[in-house]
Amino acid sequence: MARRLPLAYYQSDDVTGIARDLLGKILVTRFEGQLTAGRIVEAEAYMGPVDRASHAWNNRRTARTEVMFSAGGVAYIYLCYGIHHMMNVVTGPAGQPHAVLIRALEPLEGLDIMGQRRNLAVDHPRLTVGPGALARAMGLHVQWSGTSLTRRQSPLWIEEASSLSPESICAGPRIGVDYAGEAASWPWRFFIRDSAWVSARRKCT
DNA sequence: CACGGGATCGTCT
DNA sequence: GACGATCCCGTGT
Repeated sequence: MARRLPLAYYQSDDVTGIARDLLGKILVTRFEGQLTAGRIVEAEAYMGPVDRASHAWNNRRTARTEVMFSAGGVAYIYLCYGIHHMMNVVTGPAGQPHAVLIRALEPLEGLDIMGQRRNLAVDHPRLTVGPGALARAMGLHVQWSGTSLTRRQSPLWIEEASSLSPESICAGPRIGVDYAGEAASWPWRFFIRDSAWVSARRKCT
């Protein structure tokens, strides 16, 4: 098993840099002894205070978004459309509510478990594609919002992996944030150009 | 492949 | 009481 990303990794100010750098890293969960893992192939940065697409826009604090204001290195998981659980990585120092939404994985381990959770065949091409889909496949649920990604006993974490070449990474506008005005066009969605496991528009911009 | 609609509920107005 | 950082299935081309 590879080394876990250290706490300092998450506490950088540079949320777009982290979103880009998380590509290729391995997201792992072990809930009730069931190990599942996938390679991050698509992620979006949400820059808290200045980003109208962010739940923490203008430093808005609510019970739900409070974990976004924690120091980086914890999960922010929320329920979307009453159905889908969205997995985010909180980044930055305490008080700075930046986060990275994990949008797609390439499944690596525990595919049988993922298939059961998704009620799909193990070799389904969309087993872990899309934020709601991957959260379900990995067993992620709002009950785990606020959980550390770095504590030794944590059931979810991210493992180190070699960096990708800049040419293999694409950037473009984020998905589903049309309500966010000017922020909707900011190119803060990052994905691996050649991955078959990317969720939406594949064109590089 | 593109589009449209239904599912479903916590959160904030 | 309205509305999502979505998904899946159906229809039509």
